[in-house]
Amino acid sequence: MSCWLDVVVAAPAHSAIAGPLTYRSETPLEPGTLVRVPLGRREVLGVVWGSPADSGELLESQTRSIAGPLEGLAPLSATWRGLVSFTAGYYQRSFGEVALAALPPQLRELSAVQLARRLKRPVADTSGPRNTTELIALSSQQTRALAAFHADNRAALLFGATGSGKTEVYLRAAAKMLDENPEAQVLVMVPEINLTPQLQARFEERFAYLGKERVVPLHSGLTPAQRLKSWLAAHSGQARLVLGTRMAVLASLPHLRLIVVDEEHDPSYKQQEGARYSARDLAVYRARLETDDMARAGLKGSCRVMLGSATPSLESWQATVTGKYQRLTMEDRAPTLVTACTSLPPGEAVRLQSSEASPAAPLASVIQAPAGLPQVRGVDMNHQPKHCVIAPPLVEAIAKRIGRGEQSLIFLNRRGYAPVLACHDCGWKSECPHCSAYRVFHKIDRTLRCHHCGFTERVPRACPSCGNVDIAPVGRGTERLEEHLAELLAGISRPDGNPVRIARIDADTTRLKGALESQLASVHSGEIDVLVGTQMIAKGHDFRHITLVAAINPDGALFSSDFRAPERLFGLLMQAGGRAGRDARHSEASEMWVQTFHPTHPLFAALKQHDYPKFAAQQLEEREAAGMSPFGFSALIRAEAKAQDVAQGFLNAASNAAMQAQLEGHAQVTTYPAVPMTIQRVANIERAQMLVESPSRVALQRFLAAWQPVLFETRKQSEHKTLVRWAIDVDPLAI
DNA sequence: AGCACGCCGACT
DNA sequence: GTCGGCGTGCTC
Repeated sequence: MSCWLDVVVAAPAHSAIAGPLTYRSETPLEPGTLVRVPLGRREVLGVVWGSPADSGELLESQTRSIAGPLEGLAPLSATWRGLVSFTAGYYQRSFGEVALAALPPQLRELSAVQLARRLKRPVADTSGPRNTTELIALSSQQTRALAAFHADNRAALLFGATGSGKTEVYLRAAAKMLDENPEAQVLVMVPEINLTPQLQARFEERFAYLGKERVVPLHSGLTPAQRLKSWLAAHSGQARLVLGTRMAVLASLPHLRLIVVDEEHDPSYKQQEGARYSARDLAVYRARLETDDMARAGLKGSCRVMLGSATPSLESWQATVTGKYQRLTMEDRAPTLVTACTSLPPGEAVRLQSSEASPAAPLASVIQAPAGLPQVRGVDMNHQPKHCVIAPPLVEAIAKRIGRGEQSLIFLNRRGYAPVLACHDCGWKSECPHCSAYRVFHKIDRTLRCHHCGFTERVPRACPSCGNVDIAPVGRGTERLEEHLAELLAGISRPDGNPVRIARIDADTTRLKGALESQLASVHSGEIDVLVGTQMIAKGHDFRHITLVAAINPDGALFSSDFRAPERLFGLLMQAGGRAGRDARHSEASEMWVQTFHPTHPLFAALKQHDYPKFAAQQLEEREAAGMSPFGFSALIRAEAKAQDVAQGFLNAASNAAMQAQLEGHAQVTTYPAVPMTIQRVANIERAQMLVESPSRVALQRFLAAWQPVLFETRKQSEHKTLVRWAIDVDPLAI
């Protein structure tokens, strides 16, 4: 006897097959089962979602039979399907798109035989005795934070300065969950792939006693085979701890009991293409969903969530103000333990071993130094020589540090040599022929490169417009800053008498695999005196010998149209400052220099006092007055077409239609006129966007859901035929 | 999204 | 005379 099944497949929300498709099956299959189904002329992977409500409606001849289930794989849980449903609904995507994007791509190509082989490998119980190694004693603030976390079931925001020991808190919280329940799983998320290796080593070491392969990575940098392996380990319950990037929030984790989101403020938690979900927000939702489903199943306990940051997102901070989340504060930087043992590199912290565990440990006397925060020095660029890039006092401060054998870190958020190449005779500028942006001059290979579409050409010998040979770079990127610094510091030598060594780290110098690691190693070893780079060096890297951090030109973010820019700048500067002086011996003398034309801006006053709460209060007041997140809710709808008026016309027509139809929630929703995007044209495609706002999240949700079919109808009208595509971004990071 | 079919320009 | 451009339409 055959039955009918609703199956979701990977089709976009606007493709008319956004909902589940009905197939026939010889055997009934549980919801959550992965199946191969014929779709048009190909066979695709799908997930059984349920049974059709009214199977009589569909003609027998219109239904095709499923090709078969993926044998041996346990169905995806109701909780996981609930998470996918919520994500799809909230972010206005199809179920199938979200579900299939959350599965490892290899699963699709896997034959039944291959899958069986992968699953058959017996799970050896390799767990050993809990190694009693020698953990560093917790500081009192870490102990307090953990106690508060375990005493209160709310989502927690661990607000801890760089170096206050947040990672140890994550480790202890994870250990408690894993030890209390032999099945429990923990998910730890980090913003970037390049932060996982160090953290993975630390987690693997700490949880080695659980057995082999109990800690697995899950991020897009893995090979397809590794990713499949990790995913299967998580799905089968074999993996106890998953360490991953935003994609990991949608992993199948049948016994999830704790989710940690490290650096929760980081913008990379928001997916920027496809389903634009926020992994941090989904983590909070998932913890609640897992807890509810456990209660429903009659299970004791809950799934907890811990967000951590030194500079939290204003959304999470506000949630701790209202009491939705609990706030766990760790204000002090953990004292760095330094041994006087000469065989160790200077400044290298060692783990303090308890005398009980390893009595033979050759420990020399332990010096415990209080680690302070760097002093912030603002440089008023209005009072510096005209057109100077680096203020003379800053140059002097860097030179002094070179003389003392200390390192400096110089930030500039613009890669390349110069952002524009221009002809002073005729006014020609290095515009990209395919985008409404300038191509950046890269001196190293003498190219003009578009950072938006990648279009690259050799630098012309003379002005392409008037033939003048005197074309010159305008402005400054990291490449030129590195060159400029080399000139300014030419006469300075290191304590060993050798000339100063300057290095640069940005997306251009780290393109090759392993390049970042080797460059970071040369910084750690002390080969480099001055490091120039973009914000990529601010994240997570622990440079202990750096005693000076300088931001060359952070003013752009102060008056940006992007309302989150000040928040990001503050976070970046705090984080960068956190890089300085983590070595206890240097912390007293470490400094953070900020060059600005607006020294009286309140952001800098808060920065000087390392006072995030003060800064957050200022920003939240502004946000509340303007009805912006977290006090108001917004979505962006973007359209792409060959012509700007087509893109804008579509958005405006769809908005008018929605308001005329009085869609659900429309009374509480404001749609603004369509405008060209900041970079209006990329790769010869014109882009426009429309802001949709509401003081009510629910009203916005209902409106967007009801709008979807209206958008689809609008697209069908002849005047909008040439539209390329459109997409909705809910809770956008920037407007 | 894929992947067809389908109708107009430069090539062995 | 064919190869191939991407416009249009469909997939349970």
